[in-house]
Amino acid sequence: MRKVTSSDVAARAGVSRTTVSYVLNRSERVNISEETRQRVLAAVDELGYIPNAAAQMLASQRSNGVGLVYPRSHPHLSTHIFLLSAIEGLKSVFDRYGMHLLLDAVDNNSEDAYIDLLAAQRIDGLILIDVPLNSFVSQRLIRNAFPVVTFGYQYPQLSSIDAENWLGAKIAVEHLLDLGHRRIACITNSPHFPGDPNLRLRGYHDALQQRGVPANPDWVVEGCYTPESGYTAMQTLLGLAELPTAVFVGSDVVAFGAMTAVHERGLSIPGDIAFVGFDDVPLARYAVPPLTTVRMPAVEMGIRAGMLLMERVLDGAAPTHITLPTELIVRSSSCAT
Amino acid sequence: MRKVTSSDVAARAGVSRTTVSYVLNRSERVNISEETRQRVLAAVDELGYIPNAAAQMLASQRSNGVGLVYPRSHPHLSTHIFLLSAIEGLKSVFDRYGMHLLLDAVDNNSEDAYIDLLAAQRIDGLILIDVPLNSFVSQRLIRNAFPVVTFGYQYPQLSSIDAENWLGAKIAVEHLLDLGHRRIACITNSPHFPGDPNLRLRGYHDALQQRGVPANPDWVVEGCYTPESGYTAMQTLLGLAELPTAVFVGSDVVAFGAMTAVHERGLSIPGDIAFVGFDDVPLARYAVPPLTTVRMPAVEMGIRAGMLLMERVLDGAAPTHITLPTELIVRSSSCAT
DNA sequence: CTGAAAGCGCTTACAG
DNA sequence: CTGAAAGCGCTTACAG
Repeated sequence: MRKVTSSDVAARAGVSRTTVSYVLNRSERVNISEETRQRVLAAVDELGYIPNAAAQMLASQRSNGVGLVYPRSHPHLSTHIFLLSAIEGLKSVFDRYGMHLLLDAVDNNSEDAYIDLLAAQRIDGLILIDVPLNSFVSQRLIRNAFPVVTFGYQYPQLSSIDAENWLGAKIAVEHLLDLGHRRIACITNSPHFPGDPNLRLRGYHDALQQRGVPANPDWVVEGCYTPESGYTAMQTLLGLAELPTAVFVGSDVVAFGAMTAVHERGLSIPGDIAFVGFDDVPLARYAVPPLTTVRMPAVEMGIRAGMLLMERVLDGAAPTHITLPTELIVRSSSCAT
Repeated sequence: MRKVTSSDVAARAGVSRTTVSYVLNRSERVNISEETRQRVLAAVDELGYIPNAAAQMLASQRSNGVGLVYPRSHPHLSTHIFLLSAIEGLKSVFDRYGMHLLLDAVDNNSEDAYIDLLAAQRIDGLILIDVPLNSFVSQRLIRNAFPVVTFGYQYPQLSSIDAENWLGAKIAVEHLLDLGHRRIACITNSPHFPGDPNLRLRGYHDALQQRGVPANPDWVVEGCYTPESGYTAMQTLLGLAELPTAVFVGSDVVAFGAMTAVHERGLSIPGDIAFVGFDDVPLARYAVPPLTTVRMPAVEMGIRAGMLLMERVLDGAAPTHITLPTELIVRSSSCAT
């Protein structure tokens, strides 16, 4: 049960290990006679030779690994659904290049353990999904010209990918305005913290402002990723003297909780209160009633992010920011059909 | 920006690289004077030394990597929610041992590409979530005594983890029987295929049989992972001359679709038709009405699977099967409260 | 308790 | 077009 090495292949093909390596790795740069090539390939096949990853990494100074970092802490369900779709896109690109994905969850307040992956040279690139970077770490990444693509946050000299959160939210709220609503509340997806751009909330405000509809601070309530938080936030809104007639919720998952609060109160959706969510999670159209929402192009974002990273790993391309369009999906939670 | 190596540490601490390696790796086996230890540790710290992973892998013949394989193909939403919870559990174990998780999605009909990870010695162990193993691959894994833990399928000489699917389903259906239902339908989570034990469906049948309630073949309809499939399956049931008064659905996600079909038909839940799902996905209690279901202990399964794998990697422990309990969560889709 | 040296299995200038 | 040889940065018997 001995492992087969490149020496075995070389012996069988009657060439040196050098030639085996050339045939396997750089068909373009070095000219190998077609006959030798075939002989080597045949030997590889017959022996079932797979190069030892560690030896390759050590000699070539490339790991063919990409670190994927995401937040561990909160029960960030929609982020997680998003995560798997993004991974699907990322993998479709990485598979073509023989890159492997290493998963690393981080706590919000952790020691950035993923940096060790980089220091150990276990990865050639980094994908950060919804994790903020402190300036110490980002400086280090920039200084080393280490390939990075971020989702959800944006940094000056690092590549990033995002969806049109601001525009998507603005269009969602304009949809409600077009339906005649003037008392429109907002439940955010996440609590506000310094440095958080919260583009969805800004889209909400800007839509109201552009249409000259006065904003009511009481009608903006914080959610925190979970349906539970949406339920609580909606109860706050339902306790107000003047009820909103529509609610824009920063994520579908939070909207599920908010809608439950409305049902329990005996009010009807969209008759008494209309709803628009954000994300288009797979269950959104099976909410009661089906939830109008803004679709995030998660798989596409993964694909583009993967390409961005590979261009940087392979060709040293410059850092680039890409923003992908979102799309309003109208269902019956905003207007009876 | 030169990488710091163990030579640098050795020089700084005034010892050999051997000693550096001993201090870092086998505190128990070799006795190093406390003073030397401290000197080495200080040098490591001051230099920010992180051992090169490739060199370590090559020299030690251990990769500290674990492959996590899951099915790519179908839009297996509840599997995916399950997947992330399982990963949470797995990582909590692997983090303690410095093991890294490599993600690999496979197509149902693919070439088992993950086997190359093993051949390249990039991983020391394998976790298979809901992917069946053909006998060629399983024989190879067994022959090499390669550490493997499977979820969802079980093989003679490989470790596996599972939940009480049969018992959970049986208890769910007994819950409906206890409520007085006799016309109980079942929508499965997945289409039947050869070799699929489908324990949830068996639990359904066995509950009926033990209570002497006749089974009606028309009342068993196949779902296929998605809410869409549940919607379609429910429409089939609603087209029958004699309607069931309760439905046991093999997964919550499928149940969401089925419940939507019932609402559209203008029937009430649980008044006209009661529902019980399976999985307890995070949105289950925000279904309308909140969905009675059977909870899968996903995180716990991940933890136990991780421990099973590590015992095998580290101590060569024998293959073991573990089954974890499920729990009925009663909400109002089965009985008005 | 500590060090010199071989070896892990590749890649890649450098010669020829 | 092909090969001999150095080197990647660790670990680990083996001596002492």
